[in-house]
Amino acid sequence: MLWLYFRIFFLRMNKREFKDKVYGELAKVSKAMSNPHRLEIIDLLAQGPFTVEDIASYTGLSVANASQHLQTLKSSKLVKISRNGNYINYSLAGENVFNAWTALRELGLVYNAEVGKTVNEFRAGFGDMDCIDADQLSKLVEEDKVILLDVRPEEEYNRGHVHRAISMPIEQLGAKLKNLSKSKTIVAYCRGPFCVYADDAVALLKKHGYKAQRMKEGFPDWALKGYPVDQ
Amino acid sequence: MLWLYFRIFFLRMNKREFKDKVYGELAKVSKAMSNPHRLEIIDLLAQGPFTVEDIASYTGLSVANASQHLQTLKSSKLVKISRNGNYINYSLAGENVFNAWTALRELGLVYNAEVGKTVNEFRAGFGDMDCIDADQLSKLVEEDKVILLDVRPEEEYNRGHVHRAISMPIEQLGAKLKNLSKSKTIVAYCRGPFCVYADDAVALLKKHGYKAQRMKEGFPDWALKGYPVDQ
DNA sequence: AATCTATTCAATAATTATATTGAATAGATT
DNA sequence: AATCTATTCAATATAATTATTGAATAGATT
Repeated sequence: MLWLYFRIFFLRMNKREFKDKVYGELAKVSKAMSNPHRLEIIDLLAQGPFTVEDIASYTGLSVANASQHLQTLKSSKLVKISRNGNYINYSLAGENVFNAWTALRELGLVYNAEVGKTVNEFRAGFGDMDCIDADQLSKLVEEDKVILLDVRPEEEYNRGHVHRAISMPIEQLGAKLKNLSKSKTIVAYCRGPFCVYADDAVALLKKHGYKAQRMKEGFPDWALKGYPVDQ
Repeated sequence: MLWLYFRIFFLRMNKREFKDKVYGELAKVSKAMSNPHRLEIIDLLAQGPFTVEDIASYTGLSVANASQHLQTLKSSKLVKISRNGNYINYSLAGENVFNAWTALRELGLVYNAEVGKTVNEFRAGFGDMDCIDADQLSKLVEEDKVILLDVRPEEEYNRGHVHRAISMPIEQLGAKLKNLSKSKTIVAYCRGPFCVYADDAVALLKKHGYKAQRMKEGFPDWALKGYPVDQ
């Protein structure tokens, strides 16, 4: 025991100790992300701050369980909190968290056959679901060739949205449908590639005779790529 | 049980099932990375293929244990194998693996105080260790203002190295030192920010009166950034 | 065909992660 | 000051991860 303190205080760190420490700390960060529910929470928080209650309800977790997962994320510095009245708002600790999540997501989509297969199967359940990626869409937006719908809750739209997009929360789309012109293709986007709001929107639009597509990615991906954002 | 099969085969996947599956698969990928030894292995394999034996010896693991970790990485499609005589060579499954590792590394370095602190403390043990990052270095290389030393094993240099760099494996540096001019600053680089070859090189060079720095990142980071590469 | 050897497997014990439950807490609101 | 409530904590049982050991295997080499 004394010897340990001696090493720590008086000897310089040796190479193996250094590597064990560094890779060990990074593994802790990775471990904090290595849970389905926590990944879903990170993906949600990419939209902005949410309360524990909202997070629990969106992810289908009990409040206590959501809270515990949030504690795990917080102690790894992946999320931060701010209080608002009785509520505590959780949000991502910074841009690097979303970057790491995106890198993991792409890794899964490219090398893990299950992920791609699951997404395709799910989309197939909606009939022929046309997707357009952010890069292609950015050109169409520039040329004003599409109507863009942000089908996330209005609060998220207000925090920032794709240039020229209209706020059309999915639960209002049915009622407001008649105001939409059929002259242009409609592109809906939402929180991310695993968010189903845009799928629901496209299905509804197609049912009413519109030409509709969804953006493959979500708003945070669009913003990260540096494409024009309003608000 | 029968009901389960019914759901799987005849009903389309519901939203919760879809999300559970997607985030679950991605969490598996993340879990495969969430171990200190496996992160070190990924970091090593970013240089190219290595045998189980070499990986075990470099990381200080038993062969059986290294093999098990490699199986974990392989079954998550993070690494692939190719046979060479009696040996099996492991290498990264593709560029996205390195991207994800880099994103995690940056995440740790920025938000986890322990990681940065450990690196700084370790470097401090070498005296005043000057670091230069790839972006700054790229300009100096372009203007031919530095002597660049690749202090990794020669085999790795041969697979690809920074434009204009000289191969100078760390264990040969002492003997070949006298051939190096003192007219320019010497910059050493190695496998990555947690590799100590470049630190050893800089320490040795400074001891002999050279002006020396290490590149903060490693060769794979240089290449990923699109800076000039030879071979 | 027999041998050799790098790698993998299987079994084990010890450690760590997880969801659930119900109680505790902190800090607004009244 | 008392009450209220969103959030956290603590305890628990179950499940998953890990390093070690020694045996098994696959596929080169002889």
